[in-house]
Amino acid sequence: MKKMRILSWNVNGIRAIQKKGFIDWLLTEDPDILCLQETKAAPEQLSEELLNINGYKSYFSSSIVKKGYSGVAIYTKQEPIKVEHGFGIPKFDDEGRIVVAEYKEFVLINIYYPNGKKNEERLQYKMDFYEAFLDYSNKLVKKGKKLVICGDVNTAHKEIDLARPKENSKVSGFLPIEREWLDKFFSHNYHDTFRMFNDEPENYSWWDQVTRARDRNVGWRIDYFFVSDNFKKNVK
DNA sequence: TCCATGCACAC
DNA sequence: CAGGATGCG
DNA sequence: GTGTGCATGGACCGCATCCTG
Repeated sequence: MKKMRILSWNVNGIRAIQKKGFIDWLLTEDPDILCLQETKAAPEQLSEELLNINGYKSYFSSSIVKKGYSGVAIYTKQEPIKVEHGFGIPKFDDEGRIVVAEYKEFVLINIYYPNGKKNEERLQYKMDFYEAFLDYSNKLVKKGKKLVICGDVNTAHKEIDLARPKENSKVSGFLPIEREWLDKFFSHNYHDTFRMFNDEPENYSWWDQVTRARDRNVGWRIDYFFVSDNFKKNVK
């Protein structure tokens, strides 16, 4: 299989980053596949330039329950065999959190997992989403598919994965139940690809912008690339 | 996230 | 239609 | 009285949308 480079980015508004030079950035960075989360836009709100970037096919999934909310996208050089927009469960598909692109060599799953901070209901929704996702991915593996899963998981797994573990042990994003679900997920033979190559602390993917936490690297590692066991050997 | 505040406790 | 308020993260 | 630990509350930024005048 030829070498491919896949990137993942929670953009917090694709129209906002377009104004800050996103298209030039993508053409310079030149990945084979780019996965975006929190695009906060429906395709019909997007400009022609954003829909058709030179050399890429694009696929969007957007929320049908709330305008300007959630949303994910894939930009891909190679056209997938098939693209889907959910697990087949309306409750989880309707917020525009899922894009699945099937290629000959693997299935790419780009997900913006729910945030559980708002209230108890949303935390439960997040946990239910996790379970539905695990069901979905396990079924694909059982069918012999090789999975590459990426996105904003909204949970740090271990103490090493955030700067303030003690202070956040009762905050959604580092709750015992959320961390235990990740334990369970990995016990089904999926791998956290970053940790295949790096076991150092202070490697984060998200920082609170309210407190300018990035300046001090007070962050969390909540964005991941996972692979199923049958694809592990392909990860470089 | 960080700071201020209030409260309980130990020494 | 600019600007403030709100929802969400 | 002073130190430490824990709990609570408020300000804080950015994007997109909605409301108001």
